[in-house]
Amino acid sequence: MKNKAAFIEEDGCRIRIVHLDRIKRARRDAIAESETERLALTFKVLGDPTRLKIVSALAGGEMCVCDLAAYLGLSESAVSHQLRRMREQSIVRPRREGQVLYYTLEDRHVADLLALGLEHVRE
Amino acid sequence: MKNKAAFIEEDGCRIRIVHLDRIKRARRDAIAESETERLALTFKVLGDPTRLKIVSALAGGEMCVCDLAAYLGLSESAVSHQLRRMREQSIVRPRREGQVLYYTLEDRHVADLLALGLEHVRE
DNA sequence: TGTATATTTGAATACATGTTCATACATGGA
DNA sequence: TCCATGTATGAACATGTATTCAAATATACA
Repeated sequence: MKNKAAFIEEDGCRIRIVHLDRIKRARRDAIAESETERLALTFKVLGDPTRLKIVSALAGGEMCVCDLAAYLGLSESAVSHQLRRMREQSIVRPRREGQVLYYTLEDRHVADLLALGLEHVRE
Repeated sequence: MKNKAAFIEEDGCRIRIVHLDRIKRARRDAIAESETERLALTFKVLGDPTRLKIVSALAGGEMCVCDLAAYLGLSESAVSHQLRRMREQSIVRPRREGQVLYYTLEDRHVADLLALGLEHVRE
């Protein structure tokens, strides 16, 4: 069977299709748009060396903002901005003790993602 | 034991430290810089809804560029640009058959990362 | 209260990224 | 060899992101 291009009409536009069955399957198995968006935000937050270092550091136990700033060699403000983004995507969670905020990884998935990603890049 | 700030000298700069032990541990367990960079690039590539849709679609089997373009409702050029970035991070791999390039996921880690990420956002 | 410390926030800047358009490359068939 | 098709690439523009600085909270302690 040759790969001959077929065509379908959609939204009033003519679209070239090679494998209609595969497109239908992809549509059937598609992840919900809202989940895709949140998933992308999650990966985007992990897609930065500084934030990965934070995740890796917190995988060893909770640390406060100024610990992280000293470890990373960044200003506390810069670290705080990164932590906010990570909080927004439920990557980290703060715990207050007096004036100090200790951060930990939000759940085990985060450390798992780091480990799995490392396996990938080490191949 | 109180959280009293200590100080260390580093690179000629005075840095405030709260938990020196935690910083030392983080340094000891740190991931190599080059691996951190590559890991960040991997997550960055996954941190886009369009590319996640491509990963999700390819998890169901190989598809050609024009299949993906039709499925996503994007130009083949746009899809090709995304596929190049995904190739560069070993997320997908092309297989040529005549004029047609079929793309598949590079390895099982990619689908695993997608599944694990989904678990995270669904909590 | 008032002051010091730890952290957050907002605004501004420089830099990175996504999409589009036009063009180039590669393959297959006439 | 010429043309058509499928895909890739480069440049340009618009948008998004990271960092810095200055200022604002929030807590502890005198």
